[in-house]
Amino acid sequence: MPKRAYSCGIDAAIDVVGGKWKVLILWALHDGARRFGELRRMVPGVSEKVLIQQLRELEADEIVHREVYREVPPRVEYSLTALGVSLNAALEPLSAWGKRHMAHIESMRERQPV
Amino acid sequence: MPKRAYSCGIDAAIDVVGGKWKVLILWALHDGARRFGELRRMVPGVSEKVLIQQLRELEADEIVHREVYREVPPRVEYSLTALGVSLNAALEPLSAWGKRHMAHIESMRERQPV
DNA sequence: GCCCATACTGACCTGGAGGTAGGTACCTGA
DNA sequence: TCAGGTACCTACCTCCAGGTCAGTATGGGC
Repeated sequence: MPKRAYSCGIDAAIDVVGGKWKVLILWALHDGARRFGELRRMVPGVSEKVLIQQLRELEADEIVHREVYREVPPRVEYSLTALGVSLNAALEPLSAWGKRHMAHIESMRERQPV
Repeated sequence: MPKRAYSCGIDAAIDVVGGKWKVLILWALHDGARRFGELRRMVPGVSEKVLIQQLRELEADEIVHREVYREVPPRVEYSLTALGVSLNAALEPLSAWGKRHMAHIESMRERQPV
């Protein structure tokens, strides 16, 4: 999704974090490095392919760091870069808002299954 | 998109604000009520159908308020509710992050057209 | 020799968000 | 009488993010 230009900061941020599972991935990395398998378990519902894909995109955006340990069986650890940490911090108020109004949102969704 | 349950606050928020143009709409409503036509001009690229659709969803989530003036030609004004104002405030840090790193993001996108 | 686990890759397919294009109703003003 | 402006609605279509499933390399354990 290579946009021409961003009309404001927020859609630049969304371009980075807009994947279906990316915020969940960031959240899972909040407290330290995680192995691929751990992430898969921590983000229930992702397929392997998409998890890898989104991790690669986050890596390309320099949000996460990928460390490969040449062992057998292979071990790969993902962690947040400084940029990733700052992004996570910027997401916190939105997360707090969501948590505060979660019940309200869910009740809306039940009434109107769109 | 009626999800069963939200794993954390952030994906509840994303469920509300996840439409392609919703944050831009919120942003456009930041400083007061706007008419439908104004919004269409302020959010370049949206089709009428989708703009209406997303406005209706935001209305159902009680993020925006829709005021109809029975005039001819018709006039309809959209404005943020208290909940909408709080959501907008929660988005501000993310917007600031995006603005701060916009150049970086754009350069990544140019190199890797995915 | 065979299976196990990990962390992938690649081909193929599908659902649904979003885009396109036409139509509606209303009154005004020329 | 007919174009003009506003705020919609509806049917149809496209496209791609994401999902499914199969396959790969490696070495250890039995």
